[in-house]
Amino acid sequence: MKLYNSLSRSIETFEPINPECVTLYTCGPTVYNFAHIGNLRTYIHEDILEKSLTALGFPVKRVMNITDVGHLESDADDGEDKMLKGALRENKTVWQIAEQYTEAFFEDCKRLNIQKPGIVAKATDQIEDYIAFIQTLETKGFTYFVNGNVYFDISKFPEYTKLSKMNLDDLKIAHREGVEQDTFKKNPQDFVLWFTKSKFDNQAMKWDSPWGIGYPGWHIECSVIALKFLGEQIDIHCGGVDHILVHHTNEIAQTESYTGKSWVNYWWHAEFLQDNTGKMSKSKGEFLTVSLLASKGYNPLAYRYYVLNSHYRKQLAFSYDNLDMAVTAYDKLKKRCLAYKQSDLSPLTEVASGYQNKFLGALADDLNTANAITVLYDVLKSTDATASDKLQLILSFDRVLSLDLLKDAAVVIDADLTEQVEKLIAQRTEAKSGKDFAKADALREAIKSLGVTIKDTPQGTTWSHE
RNA sequence: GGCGGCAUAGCCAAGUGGUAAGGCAGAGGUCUGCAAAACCUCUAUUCCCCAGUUCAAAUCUGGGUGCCGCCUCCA
Repeated sequence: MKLYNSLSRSIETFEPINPECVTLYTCGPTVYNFAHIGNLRTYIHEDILEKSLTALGFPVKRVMNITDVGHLESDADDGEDKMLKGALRENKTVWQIAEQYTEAFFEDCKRLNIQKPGIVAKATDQIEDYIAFIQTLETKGFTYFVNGNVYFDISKFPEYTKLSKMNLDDLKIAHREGVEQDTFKKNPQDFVLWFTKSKFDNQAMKWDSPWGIGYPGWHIECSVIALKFLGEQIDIHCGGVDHILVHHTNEIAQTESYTGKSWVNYWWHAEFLQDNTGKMSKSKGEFLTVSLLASKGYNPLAYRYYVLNSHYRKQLAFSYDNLDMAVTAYDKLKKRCLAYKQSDLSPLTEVASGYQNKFLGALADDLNTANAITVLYDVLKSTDATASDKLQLILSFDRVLSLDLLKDAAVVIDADLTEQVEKLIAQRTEAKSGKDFAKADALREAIKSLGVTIKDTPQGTTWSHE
């Protein structure tokens, strides 16, 4: 298995700490709104990572956090707490908002066939652990307290830039519009571990702590949850590319200061989905959710197919034209797979294991899903693989791809429609035998308007509902 | 200003030293009253531009150009 490691900026052979149990930490969503399909792109690829590891013989223990505690800033808001903002918008409590959107997130995942991580941990369930963690850092001398907040002092951690490889002097401070510089910090990159004094007095979630009533800083949750469930050293940590410079950099600083050990062996980062305005976000352009796509008649799995046709480390452009192409390709692919559904099973031939190895090889090559899909096309086109081989290979490939390649569309057709269609087909057949083709064509149009496609075969006319 | 990424056919997209995968769209064919579906065949002398290294470059090096992302909590 080869994986790109952001830490070394190169592709490395994956060597787990314990091959019997690969530890995988994946940054989860902030649950103040629906996830858009750009967010979900990362989760689709993380799902592929987990399933590929499993397919390659590395059992995985995976943890994901749910950020359900106050986060300042957003794509384009003006510095309000995101959770609170969501709550005010919908006239609910922050707790209700968190619960509602956590549920929505996993519902979206389900529709995209993204497997739920073995361990899902809510940020607000670990408050005691954060406090203990910060106290240890405090004892070890990595923190300072000023103006009501506990800060991490990055000058105490010399390897601070080892992931981002940035020169701190060159960073622009408060570069983004609406961000103010915190003048209490010793170093511009110091970050808060515990807030008791926020610039927002209406922060809704608060807990008691040795430093006063307040709430945890953001980076703390991933460090603590990873430590708690996966131990002091882990194999892979995933997230979006945007997290390299700040979030993951800070996680490393606090975690390694806490344990005194090197923490993550492989840093894995997914690139962004772009729309015509640039990076997809919740605040500009169309807010594209799985539900929105579904309401327009798009199968969520066609989007998954679209995503898997490109590489996780490359930006991907979204457009409806591209999605339409993916839909056509996906439907055709699925139809070709379904043709083998009823095949009798017999032991795999040697040819089949060749395809199997090629498929796994593509995934082992830094998750080259586009090439993995190409192997599937090769299988379907193959003249030397048997129908039994093909069926088994499709089943096997789909355990990783998760495109429901052999699942029939569950179309509910009511009896009235059936009767109506059968009647029209009978009339058309009669018209055809009477060589009244004009009438036959008119009848076909009528049938089409019911959302039904017909097909003339030597055995008669068959039909299917869209 | 700093850092990182990307540029391959009409479109999407693999390929990172050995002579351009795959998909969508398009063309032709088999089949068909016509369609649809299915299957078969075809569709980039060339990989943003210019130099260089090499027997050999889309792939390596240097220099341009263009696009995108990040720089205090967005996947």
